[in-house]
Parts: sequence; structure tokens; C-alpha cells
Amino acid sequence: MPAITLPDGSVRMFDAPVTGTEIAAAIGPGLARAALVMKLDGRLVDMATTVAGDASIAFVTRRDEDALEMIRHDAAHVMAEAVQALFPGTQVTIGPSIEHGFYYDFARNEPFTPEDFPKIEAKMREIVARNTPFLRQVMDRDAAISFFQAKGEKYKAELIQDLPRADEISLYTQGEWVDLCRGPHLRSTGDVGTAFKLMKVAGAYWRGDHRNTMLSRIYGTAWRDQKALDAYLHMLEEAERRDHRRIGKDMGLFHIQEEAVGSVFWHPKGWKLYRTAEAYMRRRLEASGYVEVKTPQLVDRALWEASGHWEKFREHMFIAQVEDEDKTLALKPMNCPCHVQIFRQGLRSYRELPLRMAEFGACHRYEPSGALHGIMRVRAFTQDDAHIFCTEAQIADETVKFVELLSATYRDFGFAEFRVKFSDRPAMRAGDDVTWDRAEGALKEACATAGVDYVINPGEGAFYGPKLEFVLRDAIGRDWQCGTLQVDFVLPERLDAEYVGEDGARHRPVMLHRAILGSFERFLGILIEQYAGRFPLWLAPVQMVVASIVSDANDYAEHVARTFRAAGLEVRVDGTNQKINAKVREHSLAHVPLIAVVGRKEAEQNTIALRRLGGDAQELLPLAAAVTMLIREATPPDLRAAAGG
RNA sequence: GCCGACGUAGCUCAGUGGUAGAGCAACUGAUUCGUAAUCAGUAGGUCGUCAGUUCAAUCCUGACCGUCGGCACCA
Repeated sequence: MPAITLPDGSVRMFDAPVTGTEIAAAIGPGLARAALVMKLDGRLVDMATTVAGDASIAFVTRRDEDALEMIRHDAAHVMAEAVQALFPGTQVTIGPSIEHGFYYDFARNEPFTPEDFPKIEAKMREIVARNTPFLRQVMDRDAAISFFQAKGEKYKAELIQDLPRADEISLYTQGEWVDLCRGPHLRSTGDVGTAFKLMKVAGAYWRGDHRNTMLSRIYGTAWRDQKALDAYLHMLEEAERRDHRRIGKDMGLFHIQEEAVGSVFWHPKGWKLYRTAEAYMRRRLEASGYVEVKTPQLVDRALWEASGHWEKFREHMFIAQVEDEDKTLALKPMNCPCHVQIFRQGLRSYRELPLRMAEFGACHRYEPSGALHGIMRVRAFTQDDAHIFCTEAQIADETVKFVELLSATYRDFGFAEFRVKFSDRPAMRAGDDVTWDRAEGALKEACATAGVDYVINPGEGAFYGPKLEFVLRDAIGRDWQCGTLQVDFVLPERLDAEYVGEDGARHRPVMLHRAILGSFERFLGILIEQYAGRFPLWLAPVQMVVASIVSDANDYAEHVARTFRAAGLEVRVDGTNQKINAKVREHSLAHVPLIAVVGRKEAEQNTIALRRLGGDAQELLPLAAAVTMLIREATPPDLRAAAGG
């Protein structure tokens, strides 16, 4: 006699066990049509699930977020059936739903190409139109293994073998086709709908391990309806326009070429942007009690051996030899060992701690070729790096201070939101477990004090200590680690850093490795995408163009430019022989925030006609007043309070 | 590094087994014009590199380099 409680609190009695389908039908024909999946005591189950006892039930319709995930999951099943129908001999492996869609990994000797998509999509539409129910079936573990082995699906058999003993093995059939799946599923293939599209093919290692076979992955996207699909595809096009590689080229910010793979050639405008960011960081660090240093690029192998990098990191290091000397040097992949060398000069006192040592350190790392990505992932980059030498008792306080500094910095650059990951001990690590316990504990405690919400990122810590990763998202939705804070008990030990304590004895300091932007290259790449090249005035590499209407006004245009330049603005003059329409268009497309238009009238009256990017209004302003106003607007955010703005 | 796709003028792209085209940009000339494209002309390419097939290769084949999308990696 199940009593079914519905989301509105009402209770319905049934005199025998009922399926979700029957409950929905009992409530009304509209719900019976719309209900795709049932939430049984908070757990998603098939509509065909029988409810024997009292339960609370909610029905998921197409509009619910859960439904979208299931549409995607089921689309993966539909695609798998289509692929196996079209390409006999292909084995299925796994096919989950993901953000915006789904994928399925297939084992096939010949990889798929995008040219196969139309065929597969057509077959998928057939399967959807066929509208066969997804039927759940529980099978004995050994029977399931032999079932899949008999079908030649050795990957599925392997998956079942590794499933926890306690787990029920469920199979889902859709017509003739059957797949191992935990479920739940929509009612039938028709519920998937036709708002899907296959997007790309890719290789992917079986079980994510590069020692395993490479499978052939097909990515697809799926939505509730065509409108949502179209909106998504449109969003992707928009995102492509924001791509920092595209904008970097269009705006002439930087380039990369074959002779220096993974290194950036910064052009004047890009370098101006870089310097603006660097100057900002330098002011921030000075105001936060950091001292800045500069350490060598090329350092003898001996130091890297002492620090542990030679052992753990050598294949990622650029090694340099000199002909006349029997020495091996390496381009530094990190700044930390060098900073310890500065710390070790002379005898340090506890009174000097915390010692915050910053460097805009240029590092080189031999990154795998497949990892390179524009200026976001490069082999030569500059970190806004610093190492805080402190006592264990100071970790929490320094972490809190750091998080505050990082938040203020991100906010000033226009990133209101960022995510934090806590990466704990990796498999390959230096230091014993007791030390790791202490380091992780201290960092967690500090996070609690700083009020930082984080997600655990298991096993992803640095080899010398746990870390916090501050993650920003690019235009295409990819996450990038920018800021980081790492607790390190190991390196001070290895490199023998010590200070004299209050007690007169020698002690080991703790090192906090920390960066806010991470690498300038990566951060600027994300910044470019964030603003799609339309930077706020203080960051814009060219802040103003003075455009003359007639050549008679060119001298005045130069005068205007000189006046603004003297006040600190980056200004160009466009005195070319073009119509003002063309000039406005050109500089607007180049994302110049301010266009000062000057003709005979402005020259006579000592004014400018100001036009701002993104608007078509014109403001006629006396030159002197415009300078005062715009210089104030162009003040970097950290200086605004001081400037009274 | 692995799987796949791609590489033609500064940029975006078209094209063909008989050594290449468009638009924009550039340059020259004319035009002096009031807020998102003035007109005309000129110039510009070892078709990523190296081999092979062929009477003939930018096109077909292979290797390499690079880029792009994933996977793996990211101290």
C-alpha cells in the first residue's frame, strides 16, 4: 500500500506497488506525457521503476536541469548504437554526459573523421524517430562478463570486472542494442530529441592512462530543443572571436613563430599591456610588504640537484652546456632555489620573518608539445613569483593576507569570480608523511581562517608541498590555474635555510611559494579574452587616438596628443588623408577606448570632440578639462583612492 | 608525447597534375571631407620544409616542422 508524497506535499495512496509511469498517469495525462524520469526519495530512477513502499516522488520534465543531463547521457547511447550499426567491429567503452553535451569512446582500428558525422547523425535521428524504450535489466556479474565477452566487447567486460562487488550490474536495451549502464535513462530514444550535433573527434586513452590504448572519442552537444542548440552554437562562434590568439594577431599584441616555439614575441602594444600589469603588480607588492629581487637565468646543475629538481623535474628543464667548461647549467624552471640562496646570505633573525621575497622571474620549462596553447601555456614565461619565509605559526596569517591581496588584484583586473582548488599530496613527492600532514593541516587551517571555499583536488599537489590553486576561466570555458599558494617544508631543509630564533637556536623557516597572476603570459591571455580586446582605459595599450577631420587640423591634433602624452596617456595621432568616418571605424575596430576628433572648429576653440568606444555620443570638451577628466579615468584602480577618485 | 584535422599574399579565404586568384590591408595618385569603409591605380606568393612518383607537383605519396581540437602532462 504505497503512500506517495508529491513535491507539493500532497499524498496519494495506491493499493499495490506502482511504477513511476503509473503514478504520473494517475496524476494526469499532461504529467504522464511530460515526465521523463522520476526522483524517488531524491534519487533519479527510471519511470518504469516499481515503487513498493511509501516514498516521496518528484517527476523530472524536459525543463529541469536533471533532464538536460539525461538527454545528453542518452544521446551518447544513441550515438553508440548508431556508430556500431554503421561501423561493425567497433567496440564501445564509456560514454558520459559532460558540460554542454556528451562523448563516447570507441575502440576501432580506424579512427573516425568529421566526415563520418553526417552519416552518424542521420542514423541517430533514425534511432530517435524509432522511439524504442530504454529497458533496464539486471544481470549476474559473471553472466554479464561472459555476455559482453561473447559480443567481443572486451572493454565492457573489463569494466564490469572492476566494478565494486556490491554493485548491481545493470544493462539497458534500446531495441536490439544493449549497453552496460548504471542508468537511469529517459523513457525511450524519442525523448532524446533532435537538438544534438556531433562536434569533434579526438583521441583519448583508455581509462585516462597514457600507457593504455588510445581510443577514438566523438564529442557531441545536445540540448532540450533546437533553439537552445542554436544559441549554444552561436555562443561558440562568439567565444571564437574572443580567442586571445585571434585578438593578439588583430590588435598586433604579440606573435609566436616556429623558431621559438612556446615563447612569445611581444609587440609594442602587447608589451605596453604587459608593462601596465607589471607596474600594477609591483605597486601592489610594495604596498604589501614584499621586497623585490632578481636572480640568475642559468644556474649550475649542482643547485638543482640540491633542490631536488634535477631528480624530479629534469626532463622538463632546458639544459645548457658551454664548450670550454665542463659544466652543466640549466635555465631555471622556477625561482625558489635562487630565492633560498638570497635568504642564506648572512645570518637571518626571526625578527626578519615573515620575509616576503618577490621576483618577476622568467622561467623556462620544456612543456610537452601537445600542451602548448597560444600564450596561455608556453615554455618561457614570467611569474609574479614570491616566496614568503616564515615560521609555521605565521602560515595562517600569511595565507589570509595573500588571499586578500589576490582577491583585490583579481577584482581590479575585472575578475569578480574565481575558483579555488586544494591540491593535496601527489604520489611522487619529497618529504615524509608526517611533514605532509603538518603542511596540509596548516594550509587547511589557514583557509578556514581566510574564509576560502575550496574543492579538493586529490593528489595534485607540488612534489614539495600542498597547494591552493586559483582558477580563472577563458572565453571557451577552459579553466586555467593562475594564482597559487604552496606550503613547503621540504626545500628549506634541502637547501639548508635557517634563522636564529628568539631562543638563540637555529630553526628552519617554512617557505610559502605564491603567485597571483601566475604567469604574465597566461594571465594576459585570459585578460584579453575577458575583455575581448576592449580593455578598460587604464589597461588599454593605446588609450586615445586624435583624429583630424581636415589636414589643416593636423598641427592641432599633434598639440592635443602632446598635451595628453605629457599627462601620461598613450596617444596616437591619425592625420592621414581619410574621411573621419573611416578613421572612426578603423580605430573603433582596433578597440581604442577614446577617439578625440579635431577639426578647424576645435583647433580655434582649443577643444576636442570626444568619442568613447562602444558609444556614438560626442562630447565637446575644452582641452584642459578633458585632460583632467581622462587622466583621472585612466588612473589604475589601486591608485584611485590616493588620487581622490 | 599520443590520436585526428589543417598549413596558398600581411589578414580572411578560393583554386587546379601543365609553376596561382578574390576581398581587406599595404604602396602611389586624386580627393580636405564633421563621427563605423572616398575613388582610381600599383605592387605583393619557392603554395610550411625535405624527399619520392611523374614528361610535368601547390595539387598525388612519404617523412619532418608548425598550428588547431582533444587525451596525457602542467613541479
